[in-house]
Amino acid sequence: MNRRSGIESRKRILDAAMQVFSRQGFAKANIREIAKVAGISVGGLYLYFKNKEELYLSFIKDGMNDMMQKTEIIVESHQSPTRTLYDFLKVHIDSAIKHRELILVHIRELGFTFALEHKRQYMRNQRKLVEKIIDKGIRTGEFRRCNMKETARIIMGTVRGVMLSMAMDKDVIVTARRLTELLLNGLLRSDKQSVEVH
Amino acid sequence: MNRRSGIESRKRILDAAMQVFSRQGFAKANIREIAKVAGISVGGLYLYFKNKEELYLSFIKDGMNDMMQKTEIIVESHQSPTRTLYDFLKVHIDSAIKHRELILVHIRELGFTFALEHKRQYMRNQRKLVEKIIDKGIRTGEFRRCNMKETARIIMGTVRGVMLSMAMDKDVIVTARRLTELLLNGLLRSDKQSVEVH
Amino acid sequence: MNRRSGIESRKRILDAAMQVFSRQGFAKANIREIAKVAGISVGGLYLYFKNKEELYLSFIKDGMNDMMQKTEIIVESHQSPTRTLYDFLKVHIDSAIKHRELILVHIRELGFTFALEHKRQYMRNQRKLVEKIIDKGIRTGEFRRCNMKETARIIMGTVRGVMLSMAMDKDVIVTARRLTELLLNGLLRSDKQSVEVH
Amino acid sequence: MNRRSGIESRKRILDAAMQVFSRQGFAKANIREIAKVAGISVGGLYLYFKNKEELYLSFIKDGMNDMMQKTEIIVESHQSPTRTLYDFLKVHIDSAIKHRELILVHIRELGFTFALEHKRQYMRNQRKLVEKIIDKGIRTGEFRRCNMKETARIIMGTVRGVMLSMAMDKDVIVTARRLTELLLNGLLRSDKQSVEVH
DNA sequence: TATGAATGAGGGTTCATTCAT
DNA sequence: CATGAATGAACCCTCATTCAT
Repeated sequence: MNRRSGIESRKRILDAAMQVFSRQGFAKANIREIAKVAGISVGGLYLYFKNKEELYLSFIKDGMNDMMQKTEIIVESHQSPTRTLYDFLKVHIDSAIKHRELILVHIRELGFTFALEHKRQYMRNQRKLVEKIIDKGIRTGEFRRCNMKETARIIMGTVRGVMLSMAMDKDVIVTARRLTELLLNGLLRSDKQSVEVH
Repeated sequence: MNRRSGIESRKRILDAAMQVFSRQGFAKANIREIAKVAGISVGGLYLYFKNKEELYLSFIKDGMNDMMQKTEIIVESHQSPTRTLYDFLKVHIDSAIKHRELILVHIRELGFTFALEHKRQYMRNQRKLVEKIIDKGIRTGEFRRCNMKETARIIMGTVRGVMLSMAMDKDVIVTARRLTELLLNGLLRSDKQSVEVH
Repeated sequence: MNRRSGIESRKRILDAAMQVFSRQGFAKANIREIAKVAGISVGGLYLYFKNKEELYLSFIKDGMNDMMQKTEIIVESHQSPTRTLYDFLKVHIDSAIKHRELILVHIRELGFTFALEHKRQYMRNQRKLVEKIIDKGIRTGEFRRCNMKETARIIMGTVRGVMLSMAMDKDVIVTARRLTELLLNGLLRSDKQSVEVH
Repeated sequence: MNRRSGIESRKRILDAAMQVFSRQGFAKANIREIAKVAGISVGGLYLYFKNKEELYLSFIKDGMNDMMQKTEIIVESHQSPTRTLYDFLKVHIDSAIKHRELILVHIRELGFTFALEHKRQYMRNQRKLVEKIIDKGIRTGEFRRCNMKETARIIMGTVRGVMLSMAMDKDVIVTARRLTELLLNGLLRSDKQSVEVH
């Protein structure tokens, strides 16, 4: 009954969807419930999103685009590789805290066929950003030489795993600082380093 | 009416379940399909598992127990902390390659209420094993001092994230060696290390 | 998508339910059939009743409440005990003729766990009404002295049994008049009465 | 495994069936459970009864035949009509106490298509016996004149209703004596009798 | 724009019955 | 005679989607 602008309704639906999807996962999430949480009728919801999939994709993409933008700005900024890495990690950690629910949805619906390629593309792009950071670090002499591609993969894996742990368990908090320090310094005492595993 | 031993039928069902659950997730997975893949009738499946949840839990728990056993043996072996860490990481990496599907299910259904506590317990236990490794490393003087708890969390996050990346995308392969090296040596050149992030 | 008012749909479903439940009993009755008879879809039915049990209870309770109301009015009216008894019996006989199906359901599902207490309560209340009638009859001197409680039980048993016979077999018709006469006068010739069974 | 005579197995199954059918009704009763209670395998049960219906009918018929025999003997005995009526009622009351469960099954499955005709026939036969009693009573001058057919119906209704009440609620006990007295003497004081309802 | 009653395919689960052993 | 694993139709119920209002 309440007349609202289309934009506002859309936003309310997306918010509701995030809430419900993250609590229940895609398959168990219920359009009726999303509509109720959004304070709109079922039919009304379908005016804004043509189906459940589209609704799901909408905010998944929103989240990924937002993150892409933020991280690109960081990597393109002209700061030391060390600092850039820290900022890169921090933006992820912060997002894990702020958007716990979104993270959970992302991960729960990994195999979601129609979003899978989107997500892989996103991961590939993020990895490339990390490679850029490492590349610069090596070129400026700050970082040791290493297999850039694989290292970037490991770092992205770490980011994803840490975000996941934090999203899963509210009590788990990892600071960007500590994460950066581990990735920069490693576990070994410096006088013992460069020992290769045999 | 195909006669098979009970044990064999059970195993076939578990295999089928893993396949289907990992492809579709718990909610979307379909008992009829699992039965068909297992080459058994729907009713036959219910002879071995009293419902979908139990079927799901059966192999989730199996996987976790198996991993717990393997990792405990590694940590209890009397090897250098460095070597122990490598072995610990390797057993996870290997499992990610060998049991891609299982990993996917594990992670996709993180929020699964009735298995949640089991999974948290499992993660806690694994983290404790990592703490043990770090503790020993610090005491033997091989590792630098650090916040054991948080470092263990980060390492477990890394493990989880890397496994996830590998499970999601067949082309992503991270070697245990490279992973260990990064965690031990860090990114920085040794003469630049111990720089704290400010 | 046939548009009907909610009230009408509800009523149609209740009618259909009565028909099907009385023909098949609760357990064998089939929701799909009820829906079809009601001229509504299965899902539509569940818009009005949250499950089979609730649907069943709905009209069972309706019927009992209706009868309670009618009989209470009769017993509270200030008529002679003889007349009151007649009216009380008549309302039951009439209902057995008018609502054969309902009676059948009532009686067939006697042991129905979740309605059992309701039904017992109903029977207890009806019995109390009969006791009231007898009590008044004895006090006014119209009725002979007797064990009120047990006599009330027998009368209620008679009512139930007669209703049941009529519901089961259309050809069986018992008039309220004859029933009352038997209960008032007994079988014996009056000059032979008060013979106790030894 | 236990070798038993076929007769004994049959009996055990019938006993188990009575137990389970009376607790659950025909539709909800479970062949597996009946077999378990009988201490026989599912397949074994099917050696004795070709299906669920036949098993159900078997003991229903047994019960009815038994009752027919007993009541016929009573009616054919050369006792006073009053005494015969008392004996007739008593055998029913006793059976209601002894075979509560059987009574419940009888009634719950009233509409059971393939047993319905059997049951009607049984009721008709019982009614005829009552008519015989009344007829003799009138001829000997003990009973007042009345519509024999309808009175017999009412009496059978009473019997059924009282049995039903007792089967439903263990605490309800009606004695054959009181029941007979009411049916013989009625409620009215003898000096007020033969008042017709107008 | 907005509503919410209605649809119906499809899901998890049960269970009478069969039959190889 | 006896077993019990296996079958598969049929059950209750859910929910994404539609559409008359």
